[in-house]
Amino acid sequence: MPPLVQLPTVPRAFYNRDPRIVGRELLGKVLLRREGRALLAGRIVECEAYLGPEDPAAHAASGKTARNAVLFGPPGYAYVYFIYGNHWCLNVSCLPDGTPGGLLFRALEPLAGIPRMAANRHLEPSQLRLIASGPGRLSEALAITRPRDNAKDLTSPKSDLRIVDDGFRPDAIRESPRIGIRKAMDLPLRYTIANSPYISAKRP
DNA sequence: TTATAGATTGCCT
DNA sequence: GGCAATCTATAAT
Repeated sequence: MPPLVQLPTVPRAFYNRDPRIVGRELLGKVLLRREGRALLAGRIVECEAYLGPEDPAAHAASGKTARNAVLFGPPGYAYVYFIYGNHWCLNVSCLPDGTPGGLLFRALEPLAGIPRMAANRHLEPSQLRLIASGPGRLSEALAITRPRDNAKDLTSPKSDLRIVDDGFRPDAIRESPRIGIRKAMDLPLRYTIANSPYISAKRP
């Protein structure tokens, strides 16, 4: 297996599709972060699709604003927002320019840079499943913020935040209702790798 | 201009 | 299981 940094970056065309397709196929891919000379990485084990006007739970549902503009732009870009006065959440835009949609990254299986990620989370490196099992935790582990990362191109091999494919394919994928929303709670748009111990704790 | 809900987390009982 | 923390976007006055 070549080093993580030499793996192929997932191309823009991958994201130029319905988030419900992209979400399923994103499971197992590797999110890479360069922090100075350090390399941080984790395998995507949980994500959620957010659609357009037909999805009342989506930020894009109420129209384009300065905050959510990335969701309306071309596919493959980072949409980062702040929630509950405490946490940053990372999404990737999907569908062509002008059509809103995206995926929320909810949990990673830590792969590389574990001591650094644990330090970012004020944890011991042994507390593996607390490092990135939740959207706020994931962002804190990778030091993701809106000022630093919003609108960043996740498909550029030179980007300090990107997604690569190491060939791993999950044995089984689970679809379930999305977490933490008050609207459209019945839609099964949450995707997890079945039996992964690294998904966020609420509900299997 | 003020109010409130929110794609969460961690600490309390 | 309950709830405070703490900021922002948007809705309501």
